[in-house]
Amino acid sequence: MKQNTTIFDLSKILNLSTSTISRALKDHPDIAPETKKKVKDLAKKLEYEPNLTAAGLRTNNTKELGVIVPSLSGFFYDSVISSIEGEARKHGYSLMILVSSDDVNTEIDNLKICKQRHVAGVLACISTYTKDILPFIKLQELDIPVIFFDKVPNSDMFPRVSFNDERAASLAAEALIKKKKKDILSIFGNIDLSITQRRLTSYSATFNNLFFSPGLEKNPTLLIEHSSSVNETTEIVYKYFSAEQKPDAIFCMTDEVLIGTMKAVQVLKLNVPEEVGIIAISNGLFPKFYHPEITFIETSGHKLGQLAFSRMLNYLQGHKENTEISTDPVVMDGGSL
Amino acid sequence: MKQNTTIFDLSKILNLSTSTISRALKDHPDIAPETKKKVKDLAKKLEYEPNLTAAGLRTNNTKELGVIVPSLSGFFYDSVISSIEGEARKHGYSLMILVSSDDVNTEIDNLKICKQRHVAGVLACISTYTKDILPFIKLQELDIPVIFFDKVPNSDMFPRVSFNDERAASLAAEALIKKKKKDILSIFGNIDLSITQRRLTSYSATFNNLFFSPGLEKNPTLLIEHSSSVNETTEIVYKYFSAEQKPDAIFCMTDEVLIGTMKAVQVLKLNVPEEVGIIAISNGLFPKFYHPEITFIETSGHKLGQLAFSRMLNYLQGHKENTEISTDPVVMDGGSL
DNA sequence: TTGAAAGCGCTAACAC
DNA sequence: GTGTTAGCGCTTTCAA
Repeated sequence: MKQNTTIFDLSKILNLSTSTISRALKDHPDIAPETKKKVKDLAKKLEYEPNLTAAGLRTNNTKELGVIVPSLSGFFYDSVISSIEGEARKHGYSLMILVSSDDVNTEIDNLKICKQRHVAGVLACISTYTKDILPFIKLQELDIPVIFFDKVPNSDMFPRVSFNDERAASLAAEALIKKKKKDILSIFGNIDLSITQRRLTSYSATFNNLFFSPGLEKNPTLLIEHSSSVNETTEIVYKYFSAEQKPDAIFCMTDEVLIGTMKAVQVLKLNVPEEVGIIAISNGLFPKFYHPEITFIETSGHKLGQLAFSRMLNYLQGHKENTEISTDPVVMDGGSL
Repeated sequence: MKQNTTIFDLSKILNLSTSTISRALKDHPDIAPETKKKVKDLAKKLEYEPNLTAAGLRTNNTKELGVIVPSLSGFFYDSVISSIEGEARKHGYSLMILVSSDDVNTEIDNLKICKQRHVAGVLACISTYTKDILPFIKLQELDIPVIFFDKVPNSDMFPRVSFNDERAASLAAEALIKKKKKDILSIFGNIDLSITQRRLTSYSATFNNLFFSPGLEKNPTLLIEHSSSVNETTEIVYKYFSAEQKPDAIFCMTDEVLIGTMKAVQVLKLNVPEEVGIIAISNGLFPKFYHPEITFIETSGHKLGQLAFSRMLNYLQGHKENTEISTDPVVMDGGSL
């Protein structure tokens, strides 16, 4: 086995001290230009690469970020991570990915791993069941900053980056009203999740506020349902479309709901948007897989990731601001409404 | 800022040497049971966690694996990584994720990062354009084992884990023949990719071999097409179904092709499987999103990840075998053929 | 402009 | 069964 070249190897060959080598490689102003050149040339020749483990131990800066997500599969976190990775790379940070499987204990284990590895910071999306954020606070106390993204706890001790769920739901409601939809099957996710509650509240409120608009002849009827799986959603749609009075639009709170809805739409051979209008809140991947493409309110994982990393960078540079910032969603017209 | 507890802190409090502490925490047989208990209790009380950076430097075992993928988004690598992460976690390894963006230079950068961080091993899926594997060989020479998965180079210097593409394509062909399909629109991916060539060759060969089977009255006609995007696929399907003689089955070489196909199927309002049978090679997520669910040949990212990690573990334990192992695909019946 | 020396936290060979 | 000591590769203070 070939040995890794170290700073010590370079120092011996050039008859210089290790400190000079170290400084030369880092373009320290004290070092003579010729020395720098000599050192760098040899380093390149011997394919020297710094040992970041050693540097990390010495400087207590591992240049590594822990990223904790409830899951990887599922067309959302992959896009967030992808975006964080790209930004992190530009700034010399690497990403350690830790999956919590939406489990509180695994989440705590993951924080332990972050502590053991002395990561420079943690970007975390909490599990559905996380109530106690003390483990995160403890990490913060050890000078490991934590930035929350997507699912964030209700605490002003951390920077948080999330979607403006209220605005997303409200935009969907406005779009439905504008299209004069009258019987709107509105399928939300699990009612126990705070995201569902926020979206539902805002969605309903928007309809209520616009009920009395002079332009509307008849008030829309909202048929509110909740679904926790693709197949459950399909069944719900079947039920409403076997009734006398069929809905003229369907609102899908998530991608999962959208998929279940479209499965039913295909079986029932409904014409979109003529017979039924469809609108969803989505990361944007799935809406492109149907024809016509689905009109959706974009909650972009890519943007969220960028924002999360930029806040991390600010924090690491001493600019600590424990606020929650929400990205504003945009309506993407696909022709399905 | 609170300080991290170290082995030194524990040693001072208990009036023991750091080596005793270290050994006690590791359940070294030399240490007296009472001592162990004392040490462990205090460690727990002070929330001691070992500094893996320091340990890694000392032992030259970082317990961290580099995972290099061409991309994260796209319903495949997420499942592989998810599976590797789960296995790695069980064995005390963490994952550093490096995205190559299917770019050769970024891939080389990623290998450099792996070297700098002294990862214990690298699991890599090469980019579409990777021809030169010298950078991987150099890493291997530094005693950092490399395991290739999915897209693997043609070299017997490394352990490789891949899908049995020939078998997958052959299984699809057999299924089509068994259903007595006569005009089969067969949509493959980019012909420049070796995966396409392997699948196409095997697919065609299977038909040729079975052409002369006594049970077949009429030889099937294969309409071979290539597509590089969802929309291109949709156009191809439109074209064939606007002709006089319409295909009675469609074979989709990838998930992307399947999505494009199903978009067209929806617009044309084709009855599946009555008017047209569908079969795909897929990771298994998308087939579930249609009704009827799509019959597919499963090339499971989950299985691939498990196998890749287990080979890494073997390698790290000294069991070095530079063979290519292919996972055998399975037919998953969805009712679409 | 360069060098000497200490030390980050841990492990392990060797000594007792 | 426990302690002493050296050292992994790097950075950084202090001295020259």
